[in-house]
Amino acid sequence: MYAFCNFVIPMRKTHITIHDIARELNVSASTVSRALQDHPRISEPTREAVKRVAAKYNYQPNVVASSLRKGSSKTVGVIVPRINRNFFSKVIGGMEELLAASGYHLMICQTHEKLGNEVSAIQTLVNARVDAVMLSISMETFNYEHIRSLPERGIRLFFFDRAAGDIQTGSVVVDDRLGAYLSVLHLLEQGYRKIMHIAGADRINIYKKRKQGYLQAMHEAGIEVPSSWIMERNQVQEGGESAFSSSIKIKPEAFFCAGDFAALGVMQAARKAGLNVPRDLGITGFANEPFTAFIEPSLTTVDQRGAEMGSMVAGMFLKCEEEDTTSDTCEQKVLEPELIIRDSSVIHK
Amino acid sequence: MYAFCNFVIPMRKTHITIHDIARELNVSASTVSRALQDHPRISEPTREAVKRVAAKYNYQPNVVASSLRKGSSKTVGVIVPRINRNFFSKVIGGMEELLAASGYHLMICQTHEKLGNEVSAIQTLVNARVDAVMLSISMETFNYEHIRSLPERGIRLFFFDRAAGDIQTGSVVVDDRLGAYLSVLHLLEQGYRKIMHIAGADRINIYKKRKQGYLQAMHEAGIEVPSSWIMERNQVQEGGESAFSSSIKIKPEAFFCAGDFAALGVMQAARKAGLNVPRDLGITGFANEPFTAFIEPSLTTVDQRGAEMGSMVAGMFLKCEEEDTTSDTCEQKVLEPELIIRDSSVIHK
DNA sequence: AAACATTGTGCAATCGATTGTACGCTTTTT
DNA sequence: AAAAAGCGTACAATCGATTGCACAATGTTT
Repeated sequence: MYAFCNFVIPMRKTHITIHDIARELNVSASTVSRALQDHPRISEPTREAVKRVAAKYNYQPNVVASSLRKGSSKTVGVIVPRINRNFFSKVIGGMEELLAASGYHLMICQTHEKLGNEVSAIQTLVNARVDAVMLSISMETFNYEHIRSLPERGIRLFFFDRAAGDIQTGSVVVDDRLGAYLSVLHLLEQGYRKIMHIAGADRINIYKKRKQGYLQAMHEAGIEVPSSWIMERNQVQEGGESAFSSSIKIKPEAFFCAGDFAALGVMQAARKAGLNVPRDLGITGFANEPFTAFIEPSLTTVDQRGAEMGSMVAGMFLKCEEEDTTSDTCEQKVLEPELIIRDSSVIHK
Repeated sequence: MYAFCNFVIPMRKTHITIHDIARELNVSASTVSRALQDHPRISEPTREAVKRVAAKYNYQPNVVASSLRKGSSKTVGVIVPRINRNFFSKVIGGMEELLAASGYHLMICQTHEKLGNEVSAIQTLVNARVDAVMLSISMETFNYEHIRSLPERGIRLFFFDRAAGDIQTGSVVVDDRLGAYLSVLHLLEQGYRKIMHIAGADRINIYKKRKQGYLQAMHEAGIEVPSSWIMERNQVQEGGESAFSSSIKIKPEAFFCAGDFAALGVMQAARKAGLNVPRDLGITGFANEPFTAFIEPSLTTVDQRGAEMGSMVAGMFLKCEEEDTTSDTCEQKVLEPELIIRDSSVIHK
């Protein structure tokens, strides 16, 4: 057994612990622990000696042990539909910036819009004893039992962008209705009247809100919207293409799309059909995906201010930590989206 | 103090532990632990009783405690320059798929190409006692001390896409030289001769390889490449624009760009200058960012097979875990990139 | 000078799960 | 029938850091 150990030790070199430091200085481990935390009852010489030895061996505290004892892991779980959506990676960036500065790290999970993945991600994060979960619910999520289990277990919960309506907790969302309203208002100002809407699934709150904004703007402009002007499609390229082709006989003047990818689909289908965008057809999207700036013509869209959203959610959490309050006392904030006007909707005279 | 506790207890409801289960069944905690792990020495009735009670209370093992005892956290750290680059999010997706199936979770850190962030990310992951670190080094990383500390502490290390050349460990990279070679070969086949290269910083390995591939293809075609044909630029839009404008008097026939964003810059500048792409100027990029398929004309580029890369790295790690070997015994795999031919480089006759 | 306050440190319990060893009981072997 | 083997469970130590309490040594008050 000893001989075997000789092979194992060099490969799994053990980390330095406070006990190693304590032994070297002939003090107790508790003194080392306190010295490293600048506890006032530790004398200046001892504190310095401890820190010197710790630095010498590049001591790294074992956060696993510390988490276990303190019941806090200094880790925050983030659950997003997918990280490669520009908006979500912006949000994560915003969170990371604030949280890293306060010594927290992020554990990021993707649901790919599947409820099953969301449930298991929450389980994972509970097991890891994260201090909080930042969640943007998946499109399949209509049952909230798994989400409710978080506050029940003392884990703070915050929603961003997509909230589960009836759970009372801190959240930051963007005013989707307003974003849609501004976008459609802009199309109206450009002279487009027969504006159709490629909507997302109505059971998804954000899409419902976008539709409401569309209807409000049209209503205020005194335009009656027949139900055929609203087409529910998956917010992907094919959705836009299919919507365009089934709308041809209505001869729409513009499209307000609930997502950038659908808008892209419309644009490509329209150009293939020989239409000039924006002259023959105005198009606006939603989300400000990076490609919207690069395509020809560039796409008017709505920015959801992901980075700010991320840092606001992180800020809420840090405030809770500081004041030792639960997340259900936090506010529900609503950010104003920003309309980015580009070429796909502006008629040059 | 007691009164205060009354307020605190309902908010921080304690998690169920094996001791709670043990008490309810009048067995010891070790029996519960073994029963849950299907240890053969636990009798069938006991095992079932334990599992029933565990399910009743929705018991979730505390992985923090388990990690501390077992010295393994079932967590893998991933360090990437930025998660919103399509390639990296694909890699992460590929890793996640395999690792989640084996019960591992991911801790994702971004360096934003800064060495300082890389150092602190590694520190974070060491503290969290991750079982392995998957690393794609930042552009600023030329000192590898912080990276070497990982295997020294018994943490497995794997590189993907960008490896630190002199560290012996498992890695999966794409053959950048070959990708560049194929891309330039394709331009040559299309009849372009005066092909310029917008290179990345030469001290970055991937960019150096891409330049080598370019030179090899040109050389084999018998074309002498004056140094003015190679322009080193940041691989962003502005880099491409600036390269284009300073190349005008050379009258290039095509550009092979080391990145998609630089290619985009070239394309936009060229069109602004009244050139037709691909007729007057062929353009190819590198990375297969999603926007490359949407722009007009669509951009020929090289796909780095991120998802496969991610799952290969994850597979290497799982194999190490299974066989209990260190990561320095693993192979250095090289993936063949795929040339995606689109409109920006194909001259229709 | 006795009583008290302050300072610096160590002891030991704790967080929750894991695991080597021991022990009592039953079954099998000789 | 005695010895050996197998089974099922409990005990206690362990992972590393934290923290309430105890206690000795020193300083301050009356």
